Amino acid sequence: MTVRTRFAPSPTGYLHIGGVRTALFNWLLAKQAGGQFILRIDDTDADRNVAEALQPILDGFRWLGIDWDEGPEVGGPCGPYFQSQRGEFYRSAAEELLASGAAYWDYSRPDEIQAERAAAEAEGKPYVPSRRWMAETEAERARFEGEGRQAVVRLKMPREGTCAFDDLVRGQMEFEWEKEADHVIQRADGSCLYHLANVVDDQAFGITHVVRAVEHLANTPRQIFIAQSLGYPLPTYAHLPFVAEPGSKNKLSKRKLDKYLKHPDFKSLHEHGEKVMQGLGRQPESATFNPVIVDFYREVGYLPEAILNYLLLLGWSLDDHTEDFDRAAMIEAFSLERVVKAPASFDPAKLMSFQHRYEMRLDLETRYQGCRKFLIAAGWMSDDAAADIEARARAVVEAAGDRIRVAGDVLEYSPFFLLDRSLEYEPKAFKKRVLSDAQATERLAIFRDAVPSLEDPSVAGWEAFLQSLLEREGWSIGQVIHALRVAVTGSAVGFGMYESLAILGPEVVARRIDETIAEATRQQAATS
RNA sequence: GGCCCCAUCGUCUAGCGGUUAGGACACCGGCCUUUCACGCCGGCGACACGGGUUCGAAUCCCGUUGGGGUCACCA
Repeated sequence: MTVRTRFAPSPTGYLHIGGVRTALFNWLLAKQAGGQFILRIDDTDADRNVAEALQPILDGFRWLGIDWDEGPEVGGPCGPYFQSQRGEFYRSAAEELLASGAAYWDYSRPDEIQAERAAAEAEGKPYVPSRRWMAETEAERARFEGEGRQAVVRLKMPREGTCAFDDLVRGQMEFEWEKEADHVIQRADGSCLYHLANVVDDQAFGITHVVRAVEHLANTPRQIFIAQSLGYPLPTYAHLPFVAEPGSKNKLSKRKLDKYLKHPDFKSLHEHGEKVMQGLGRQPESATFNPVIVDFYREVGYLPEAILNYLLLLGWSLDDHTEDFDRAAMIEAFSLERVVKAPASFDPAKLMSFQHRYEMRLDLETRYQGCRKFLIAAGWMSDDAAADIEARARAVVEAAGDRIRVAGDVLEYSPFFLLDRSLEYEPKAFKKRVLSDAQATERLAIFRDAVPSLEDPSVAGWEAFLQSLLEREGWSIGQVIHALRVAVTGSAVGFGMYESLAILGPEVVARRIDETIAEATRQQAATS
């Protein structure tokens, strides 16, 4: 039998990182079995559907490389893949359920059901519907309707025995039927609800493995009841633990950003992203610029492979040492049997570590192309930039090396791109390396005066130039290099000094030293 | 509250009766070094608790505690 799995997002506008993991596991399962992964859109609740809310989800999956064999935009033999377009199937299933006695017309009003429920809860007893407003004959229906009541369709759940099924992650599960309430499957307006739609579609799409988050575990008995009443074969179930908040076991929610920002690692991941946005000169989209949502990572320049690898290991492991999985390795190695039962909390620091590792594995040209997009988006270079501009940008990426953990980090190096703009000095660095060192400006001036004599503007040339200057003046390298770095980049930290000088070129170097000396003079005058 | 689930370092995990309880991330030291970063070396650090079963429990059973999920005319 061909393995067919599915992921069924609601069009909420955002792709949740936990949802991605669920989708990934489904995708992996289908791929490794040579089966199909299907995307179905669960939009049975018309009230909750936001216009344009599907695109970000589809874009997110595409970006991650989680492709679907059937679903929106690609179609397939079982379409339509939108539940909102499949109402007729659900209604006929509801009719069948009604006809066989597995469901009934219920004329209760919401407040009446609520009262029953509240009474049961007050007594500490499980809620068992009284079925007082159940109508099973036309006469009964007419009587209730005469009272001006409207009907929903409810499942007539068994009141004895148990529902047992095997869960590939959790093992043998057993629920007592009598603890199950009579769930509504069709609204008063005739539209159908999730549980019915879900079961009907899984059957219609030939889904063999239902792999979903554990919050659906409690829903399974009623879905099994529907499937069995309709004479469907049961799929294999597997309920995945949810992804928890950093440092806690609560389900990760996209609505609790403020809370998560109190977690140091989460905070620094978020701030890192904000810094990239700042470099782009863009105000982050407040609704989606959230590490819980996939868009965040795409905007900051993360690599999909890194995110997938991290997510794979969040609640799953192959053994005690294998950490690196590319797509092929994941597909090969994945198994539901090794999914951990306990929820796993999202660890921002570890995600970053994977990202960094994957970024470092890229060859220079690939890394450069990733960074280039950000340089263009920031307006620091144009798509058709001159060869020397491209060369300089490439040199920055190469010199920055492992300091660029995420493509967007290239925007940290504005002093190498915005050559005409005057530097903003880091106050502390300027003070420590320029102001508080009595001879710093003196040495800078000597260095600057020597610049016109530079013969070779290459990295090696600058090194030779500085070395001979050190020899001539009797300085140690530490006596000049720190102030020099601040003078030409504005910062006390950065990549190699000679690379920095070579990228900037003698003219910019000389000008910036002049400006630094002037700034130091100005500040000294202001304080004395 | 009813029902259900879960429980190994701070975090992700390995472990499926006998291990000095292993690895990764983070953290802390040191080395390297023109700064930062990388890298390398080292360190800190866990079986929630109580009963059983057993010659022997992180591993099996029961209970306690703790944490979580779910109880819609949402999905």
